[in-house]
Amino acid sequence: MSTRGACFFSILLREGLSPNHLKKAKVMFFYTRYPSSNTLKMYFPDVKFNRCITSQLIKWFSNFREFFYIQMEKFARQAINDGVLTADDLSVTCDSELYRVLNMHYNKSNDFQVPERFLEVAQITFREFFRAVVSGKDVDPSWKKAIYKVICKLDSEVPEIFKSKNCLQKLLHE
DNA sequence: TTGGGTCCTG
DNA sequence: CAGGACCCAA
Repeated sequence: MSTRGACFFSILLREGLSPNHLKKAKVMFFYTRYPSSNTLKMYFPDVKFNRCITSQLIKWFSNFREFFYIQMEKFARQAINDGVLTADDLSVTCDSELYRVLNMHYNKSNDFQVPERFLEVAQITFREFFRAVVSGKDVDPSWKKAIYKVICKLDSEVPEIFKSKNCLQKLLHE
């Protein structure tokens, strides 16, 4: 059967990604911002992959990143307006408003323990945006590309538990 | 041609 | 978040 046909039947059979898959993907974002399609296949063993599903998952992460970067830029500009002079004065901790916004987005019910590494990545990104804007690099239409290139190297390994089919329940009840 | 990615919309 | 336009590398 053609891929197109597979996508068609996938819809008829009500197969595909569920709200829980979305929740799981969001939590995974705390570890990886740029997961490869192969990684996704490894971590979603209960999903029958086809082009539609794969691209949808890829799209999810693209949307996650978009939100992430938008917040970073917003807070960076705000910090500048607030008079912050150097990126070193910026930090992202559990008490940060920036962190609160991010957690609200990827972990709304707040039932997942966010990994420490995510705070570091968030802080690095935050400072990266701050420096770029302060130095006026944002005049270049593609100024964000440079930042993306840095952040995409900061992905960490997603815990093994995520490969488990019922990982969501396990993760949230720990 | 494809598969990722980004950007902009709704 | 999903869609669609558009870009780029494989």
